[in-house]
Amino acid sequence: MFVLRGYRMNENHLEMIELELAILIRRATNLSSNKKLGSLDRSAYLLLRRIANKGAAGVKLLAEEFMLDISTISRQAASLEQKGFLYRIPDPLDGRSYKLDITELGKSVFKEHMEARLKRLSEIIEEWPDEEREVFGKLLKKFNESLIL
Amino acid sequence: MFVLRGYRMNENHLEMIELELAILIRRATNLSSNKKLGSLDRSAYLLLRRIANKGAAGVKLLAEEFMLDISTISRQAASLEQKGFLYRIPDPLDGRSYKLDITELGKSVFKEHMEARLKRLSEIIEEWPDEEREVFGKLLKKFNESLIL
DNA sequence: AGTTTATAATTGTATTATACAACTAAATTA
DNA sequence: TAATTTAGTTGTATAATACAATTATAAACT
Repeated sequence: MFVLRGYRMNENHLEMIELELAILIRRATNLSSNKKLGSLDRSAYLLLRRIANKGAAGVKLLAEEFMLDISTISRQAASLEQKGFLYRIPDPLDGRSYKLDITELGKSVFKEHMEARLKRLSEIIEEWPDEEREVFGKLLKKFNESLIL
Repeated sequence: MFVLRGYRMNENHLEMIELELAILIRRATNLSSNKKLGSLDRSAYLLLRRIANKGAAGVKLLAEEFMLDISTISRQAASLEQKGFLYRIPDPLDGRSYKLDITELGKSVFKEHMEARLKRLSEIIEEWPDEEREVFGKLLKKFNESLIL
């Protein structure tokens, strides 16, 4: 048992989670950052998804949300803009500022990419009972929400 | 619904898993690869753990297990050797070959690092009911095992 | 109003993890 | 014994990132 803050936590489960997270993350970084399904690398995909789902945003906000440096987002956005997947909307009240929104081309490339990802994922978990998929999704979400702190 | 190979899969759960995995992976790569708790970066930690848990191994085997290029492991190992965390055991039957094993110093650094990781993780999930932790660990494991294919 | 300070974004530079290719030395095979 | 294969290293290139310097604009303060 691993005693912490008065809680007794089953050390096996703790270590299991730690190990499996590490494995997952190693694999995922080595797969998805290199093997770009289609034309999108992981950062590009995440950026497009953010904008497709939650609407136009400036690089500063995006950098905060992604916990990346502004310069990093600036370059990623420039690359996606250059490819015609994003376009700039100047801020009429602030000449320094603009928002990035997704183009129709961006939407279609994003959609295709997402479908490929979902298909791959659904193949991985297709044998799982539906309840397990549901619980897995919810626990991942809960874990991520706890991580925010 | 997302129909695939004759299965009807609840699209919400599929998309939830996809989204939460992406978030988790983005955060994890940006946190753990940079913020090295103590003196170990993520690759070094994983390498030490592999050897601490499963014993000495050569770079070729390690590269296969980690799905990395041999040259990458060779450099990571050289760095850990230089720091005194790993040492070489020459293969008496093959002059080209050797195995990497962990030193006492390596063990102690690894142990300290792992404890810090476990502590951080246990803080994240300390409020979770024990059953959820158990299920989360098992589903992560199952997911990783499915990924092997 | 004019000067200073703060802000949004870009660009320059360095670092790091990685892959691939070229290479070295040793073992195996023909 | 020569040719080939294998284990590992080293050279080189790439990509994602952070940090620092810079530019242009806006806001705040005399």
